[in-house]
Amino acid sequence: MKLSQYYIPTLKEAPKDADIISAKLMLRAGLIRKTASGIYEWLPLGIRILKKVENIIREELDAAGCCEVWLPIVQPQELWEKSTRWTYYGKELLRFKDRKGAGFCLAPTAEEVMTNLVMKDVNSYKQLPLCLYQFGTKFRDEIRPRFGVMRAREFYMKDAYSFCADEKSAAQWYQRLYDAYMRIFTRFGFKFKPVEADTGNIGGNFSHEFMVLAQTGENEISVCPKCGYTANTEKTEIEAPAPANPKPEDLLPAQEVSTPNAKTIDEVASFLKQPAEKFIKMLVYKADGKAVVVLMRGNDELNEIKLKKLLNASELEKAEPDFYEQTTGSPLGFAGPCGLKQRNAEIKIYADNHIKTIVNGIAGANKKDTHLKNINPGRDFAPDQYADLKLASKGDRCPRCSAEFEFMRGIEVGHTFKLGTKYSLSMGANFLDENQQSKPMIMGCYGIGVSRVIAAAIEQSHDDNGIIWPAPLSPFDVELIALDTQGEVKQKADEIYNALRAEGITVLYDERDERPGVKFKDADLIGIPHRIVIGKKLLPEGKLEYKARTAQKAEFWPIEGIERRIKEMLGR
RNA sequence: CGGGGCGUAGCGCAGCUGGUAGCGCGCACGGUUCGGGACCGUGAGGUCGUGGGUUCAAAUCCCGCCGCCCCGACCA
Repeated sequence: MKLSQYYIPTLKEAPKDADIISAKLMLRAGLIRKTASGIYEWLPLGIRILKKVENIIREELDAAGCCEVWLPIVQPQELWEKSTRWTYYGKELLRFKDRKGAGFCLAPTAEEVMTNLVMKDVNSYKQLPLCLYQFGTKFRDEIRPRFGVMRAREFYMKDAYSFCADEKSAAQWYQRLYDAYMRIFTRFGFKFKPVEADTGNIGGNFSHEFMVLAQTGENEISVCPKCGYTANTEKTEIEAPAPANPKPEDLLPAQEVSTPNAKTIDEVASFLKQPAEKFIKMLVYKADGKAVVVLMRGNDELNEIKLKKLLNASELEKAEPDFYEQTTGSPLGFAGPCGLKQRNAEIKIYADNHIKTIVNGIAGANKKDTHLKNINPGRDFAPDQYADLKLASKGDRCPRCSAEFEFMRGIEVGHTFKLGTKYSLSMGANFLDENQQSKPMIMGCYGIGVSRVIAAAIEQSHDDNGIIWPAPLSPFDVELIALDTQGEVKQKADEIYNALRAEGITVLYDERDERPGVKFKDADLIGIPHRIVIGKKLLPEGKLEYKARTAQKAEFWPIEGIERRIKEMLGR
């Protein structure tokens, strides 16, 4: 491709709303432009990379036995009501009406439509298993889009769905897609880790996220260095700590202390000069409309996902001040577990396992400006249930082998789910087995954020001058720069351009009437891994300059046979 | 949705103690240059986000709205 005829508007400066390095570089290198918050235009160079990513995914999925389809992005309300997600998906689902007043949404994912498609044509176990996938635009009306295409509202995704007749086959297909994902992300040249994850809005009972390791990742990952258990920190299980087990004579009598205007743990802790881990923090939640009280150690954070799971609640939200005061009978900031059951017999109290480590702790006294000290679990209050409710953090240990967790950050580029029969039951996707029994199909679903893959690749591979594409994702194999726009240099460069292309090598040929510096800067910014320069310094010797994007210095290569040498280097 | 910040040329920004707009980059033309974002000259390009108010006069002061960004809440 001749650069003078191509559309790659590069920028010297990134727009100020670009918030992370990949977004800045994608804008500057002319891959994308921003249309609106979380919505982007993709330019020719961006599309080329998108296609590279798409093709690698397609090759691996086809090899794994999946079939490509193409589903609508505008989806009828009716189908979403069948699966009940019209009610439960929330505000991220962009809904609208057509001219006749019929309800539709923009697809944030496609379980409903895909299940509906398959159930129309599949009636027999003989037609299963089946795994269909598509590439397509998804829309999720995110509260706060950010990080360029990383968390966009409109994005490009590959989504695959497996349909099986029994658990064994479903597990095999899950593994098959998992393996395909491992190959795909390896081919992208990523440093990544599959981690156990929460199933969120999609549902189901088991899932893995594929995380590209990067400082700027939105997700925290917990890794057990000993047994290899790896999970998204928001779902990481942790070992219960040893309970304190104090002698009876160590337990001091409970005592009220005045703590004027000190509401938060930090305020009370510094007022009483006591460490935060001696405090019993009381949180009030509304689980499907019912009040629930959670006790956490003062310095620990509640993992709401764990709570939601423990309660088997479909909706969980933190109580508003009014509801909090009504439930606890205490002013905001001074509620504590002591006597709570006497005041509100209905209320269920859940406590994190770490509460058991507290001896002579401090809790709210349910009176304004007052706390209680020397509070002990068992003696002064009794939770209905102890459980693992803490968000994993430094110092926590692996539940499998007791080793201390390590933490790192990652970008979620893929997610696999074992859905079970969640959608087949609600939508009625049944088949007849060999015993004439009607059974629900067992499903799995598997996503890869194609546009996010590109941002992740850049986060993982760039330098001060620009992007450094992993070869498999590079928009072109080679960048060729002619330093003159006419004469021998230009003529030779044209010849090399044609020779390379004749060998099936894709070339971005910079023959613009620009100064050398401009071409070099743009080449570094765009980040094609191999660069060839033809100039009048080396031409008389029959040589050209070769430089790998990652190399410090250039090499001088003979022009003769350059196309074969490049081809060899590319491993073709 | 809560807290904070910002909307002035394609991009980055100045002007904001009121007097109808400027800088750098980019763009066009001419010339000199030509191996790491050249230089000189000449130009084109702006209803100063938007609606209202105050005033002889508003980019500038006041109010509403919209948009964008950050922190939080939320989230595949």
